[in-house]
Amino acid sequence: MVDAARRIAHLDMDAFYASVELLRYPELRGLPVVIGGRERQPVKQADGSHVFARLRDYVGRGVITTATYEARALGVGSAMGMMKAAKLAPDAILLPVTFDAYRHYSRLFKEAVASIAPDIEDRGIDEIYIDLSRVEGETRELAMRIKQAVHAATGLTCSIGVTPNKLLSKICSDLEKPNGLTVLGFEDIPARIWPLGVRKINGIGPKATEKLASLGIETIGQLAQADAGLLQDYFGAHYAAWLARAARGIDEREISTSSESKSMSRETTFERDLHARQDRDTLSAILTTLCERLADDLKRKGYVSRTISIKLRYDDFQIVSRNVTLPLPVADAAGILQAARECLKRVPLQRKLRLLGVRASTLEAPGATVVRRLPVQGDLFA
DNA sequence: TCTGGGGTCCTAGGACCC
DNA sequence: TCTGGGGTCCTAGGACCC
Repeated sequence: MVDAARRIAHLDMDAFYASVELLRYPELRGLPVVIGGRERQPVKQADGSHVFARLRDYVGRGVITTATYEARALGVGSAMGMMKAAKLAPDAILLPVTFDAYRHYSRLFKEAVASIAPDIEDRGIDEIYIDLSRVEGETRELAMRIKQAVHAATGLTCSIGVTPNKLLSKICSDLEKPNGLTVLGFEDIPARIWPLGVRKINGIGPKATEKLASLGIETIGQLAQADAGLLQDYFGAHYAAWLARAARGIDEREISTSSESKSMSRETTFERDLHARQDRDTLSAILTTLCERLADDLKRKGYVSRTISIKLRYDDFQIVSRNVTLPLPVADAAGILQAARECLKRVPLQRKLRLLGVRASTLEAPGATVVRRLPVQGDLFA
């Protein structure tokens, strides 16, 4: 049912990790700062000041997780390799990721929002959707109240988009960043949405963007006008239909306020590429550690898993995975490790490896009563 | 010394069952 | 001697997101 009265907000914290770090190190305000890697924390001097690492001093395979707006102005940003970023912004301050702090501020801002509007969909550590449809108040005033509550609780700014659906709100929260507020309705789509690049649509990634460009489609408006048959030939019926609807701003998904985990995983990129034979012991130790961490995660969240997967990335960046579904679920490190080793036997190990990962899926809460018929072991009449 | 880590969803083929 | 249609589960890979 199309409900023109829906008011859906998307709230996105501004440069979240970097902004949290600036709360701790206010002397860095106004400077280019990037967050990433697993290096040590800044060293505190006797006079209370800190010695900060510079991007130029970084050695390793890390990528930037977040950059302050000053750093972004120098051309560096999320997902860029830090060695590459160092060439663009050698003097930028480099800080390691401190997840506990981000989780803390994440909880604070979500609680602040919930005190005003309780229908919230979690979209990760730094963004949420909010259903404002049943909350009293004029839209813009309400959004301003939410922004103020977030700032009062955390000292941080956020950007909000409010529209009739999630798709449009997600686009809008990005339009006036940082500290932005964009409110629009369906009637504003031609003027405000259609001039934007197709990549702004959540769900159109690098591959689809490139394919669309090859068809001469660069903007959302062009996508909205595109021939349905052409899209279907290039993207298949399902995705083509979705593209056409998205370009017209049509999205009827509801806010999803609860979610059970589907899978949990641990992976690591090695400091140098490793070979299955020459570096056998190192790899074995890494695999064991990953399984232990995964077992900890499962235990903490109260899950058991029936499907264990491994993931390998070769030195040429090709990824392969293998998985096995067990007759009975596991949650302990030894059980996970045994399954992972079974998977490992089925994978080619000629090339050097750069990453190894372990995943647990088909999760169940161990307390839940699951009626499961076990497969017959061997021939009963043998 | 380019290119992290933790997720979700979708597709497609094969096995197996009724 | 030829060959249905629907369903579920499992595996592997890929696109995409934060």
